[in-house]
Amino acid sequence: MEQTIRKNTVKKKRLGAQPAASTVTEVAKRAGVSVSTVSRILNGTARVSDDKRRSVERAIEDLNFKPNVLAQSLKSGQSMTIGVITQAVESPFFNELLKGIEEGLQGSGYASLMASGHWNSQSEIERIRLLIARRVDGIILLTGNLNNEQILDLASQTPIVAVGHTAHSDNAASIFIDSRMGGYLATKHLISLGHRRIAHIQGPQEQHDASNRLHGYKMALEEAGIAFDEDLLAQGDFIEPGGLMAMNRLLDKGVSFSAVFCANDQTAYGARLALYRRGIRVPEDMSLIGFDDLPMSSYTTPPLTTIRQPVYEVGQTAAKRLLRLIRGEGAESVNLNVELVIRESTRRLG
Amino acid sequence: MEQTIRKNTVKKKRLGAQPAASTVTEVAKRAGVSVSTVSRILNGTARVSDDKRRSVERAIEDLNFKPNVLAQSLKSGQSMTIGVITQAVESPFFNELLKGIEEGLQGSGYASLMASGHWNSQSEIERIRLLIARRVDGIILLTGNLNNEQILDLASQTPIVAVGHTAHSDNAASIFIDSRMGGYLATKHLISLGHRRIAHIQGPQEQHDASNRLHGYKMALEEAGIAFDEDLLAQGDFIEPGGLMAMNRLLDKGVSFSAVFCANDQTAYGARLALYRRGIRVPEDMSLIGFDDLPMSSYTTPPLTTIRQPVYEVGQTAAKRLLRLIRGEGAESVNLNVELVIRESTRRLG
DNA sequence: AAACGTAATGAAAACGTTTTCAAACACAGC
DNA sequence: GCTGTGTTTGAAAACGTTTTCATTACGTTT
Repeated sequence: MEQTIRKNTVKKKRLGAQPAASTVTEVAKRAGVSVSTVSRILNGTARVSDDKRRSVERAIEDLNFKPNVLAQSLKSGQSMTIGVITQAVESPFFNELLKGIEEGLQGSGYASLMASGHWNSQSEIERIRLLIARRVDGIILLTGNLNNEQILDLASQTPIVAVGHTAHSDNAASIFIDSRMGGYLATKHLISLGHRRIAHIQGPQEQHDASNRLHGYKMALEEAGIAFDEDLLAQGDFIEPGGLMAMNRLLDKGVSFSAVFCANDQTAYGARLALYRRGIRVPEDMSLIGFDDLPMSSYTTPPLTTIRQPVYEVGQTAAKRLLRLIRGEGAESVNLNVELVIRESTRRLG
Repeated sequence: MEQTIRKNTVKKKRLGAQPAASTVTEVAKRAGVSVSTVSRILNGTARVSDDKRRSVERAIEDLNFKPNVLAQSLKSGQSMTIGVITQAVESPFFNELLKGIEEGLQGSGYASLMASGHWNSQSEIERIRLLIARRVDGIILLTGNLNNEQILDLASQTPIVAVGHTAHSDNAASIFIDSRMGGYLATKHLISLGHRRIAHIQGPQEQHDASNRLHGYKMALEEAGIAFDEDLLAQGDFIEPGGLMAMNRLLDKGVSFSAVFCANDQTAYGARLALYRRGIRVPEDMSLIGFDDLPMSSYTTPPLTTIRQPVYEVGQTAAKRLLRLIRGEGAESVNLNVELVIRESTRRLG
């Protein structure tokens, strides 16, 4: 894999190349004023005579002085940094959230420190502790396996906005998305198209979102008077390979069904491939519906019918609320609705 | 969209909930020793008698003391943070890189600050300056539109590892991927399958990767004695919508062709949809090849033949090299090779 | 001319660490 | 009992800011 290698000369003194960063003291000296005066000019925190201002400004220019944020943070107790706990950096779902957060933080002066929890509550807590140790001013928690008690406990140390949770206190706000309703809507859509034998590929059982979607699926069946059939349930893992294998298992079982509700879009992509491999056409022979409305779902063949979560907006909202929490303005928790988007992977039976 | 809202009581004193973080001074006081002793125990930097050690450890336990990283950073001049400049958080390509970086940073004690350049050299420089102002210990630059001179200039202020560039100095290393070779391999593959009329949907012209891939395409054509035909070139934008529209334009032109080399996988996804819409089958009627080998490309219908870049490994390598650069150990620049992965979207003509 | 208010400025303390330096102490050897 | 050696320890300085407090200078009022 390696083609060409150019080797650097090893440097002994690592700071050799960098021009030593200048300090407020040097600026003061060069301008012939006290450090207090420099600071006042920097922050506009008091008036200072025009001639001093000018000479200080020149000194700043000359030395290319930039205040040391670390020192400012130490003094002020604010790091101007927030922590973000994601579960899987490589997942399109989380990235859409991150994009929203970035946008929500725009122009606030805050930067974000990223860490992955990998769907593991132990590792989540560990990462959060790490972020707190770094003195982040607040944390955005993107789903995960923590329970409300744990979240509120952590929130006693730093403000938290938790996406996909319902924890709520003075120092914690949540943004909850109604997965159960989503599962219900997805299944109901299939039923309304005349399907009666509807399979479900579920997500990891320990995740709330997964069990809520399953619950919604059952609700819709029950409402339509269709008995829940254990044989039509297959276990997925929220990513493509699981969807592929689950669909294969379903097909191999020999039970008949005409539609599948997949716990998320990535699962549906996997299931789609399994069908393609067997020459089962979508939507002619089998209807397929996902959950999330990832950007890619508009571009699958055929484009995927799915349940849309306002992912981007959620990220944005989370960031905004965290800023409010940090400013001590309190924040509301909010439940967001989910919406059916009909594309071309579902079709009337018959 | 908003369903339920619970409002927080507005807090006046924002720190109300947090137990005031304890300091090394308090620990010292409680343990009846000096702060120096506490520090020594914390860092194992000198021996201290067993009884003092025990009482200090108890005090730390009692007060739940965690050293303030900000203060440590100020003292040491190391923020234990690196900056990462990505171009688009929401892109699967960049996320694969980020995943690699996260993995490469594992256990190093470094955390990463994220910022997006949005393919805009001005905004890239601005973000980098911001990161430098925050005293990051180094920066990983993921592609982008900066030229080598600009990169080397920035590298005089902080160590930089630049992915997709060739800048190299004592304080900068690059990881370069041979896009031209990739374009060549992709086109050659199509030629070897008997295709002669091969279209290309190119990426944004100002990006090196895009023009290199185009260059490789032309090289392969020339080698095979096929004249380059301007009519078979269409402009894309590295994302799906551009691929869709470009393919439509190509088709509408009425020129005939049997294969398309797309500048990246996302472009291929878009092109695929355009073909689907017109009932043109892949690969029976049209061969399609992409570039990147995104995770999704194994799951499209049909799975996409593409040029694989070792994206994840690149991220990992970038992180590792940056750590070396930071430690002043120097670092090598490296060119990585690219590889053809044949799936089911290309087929022998005839 | 004395008294006073106001505006501009600087010295010093503070944020929470780490590290240098010197002092205190213990113990052995003479 | 004195010197020397080595180990533990604490005081204080330093990192680069911001902010409090006191001082100076100046113009105004009586």
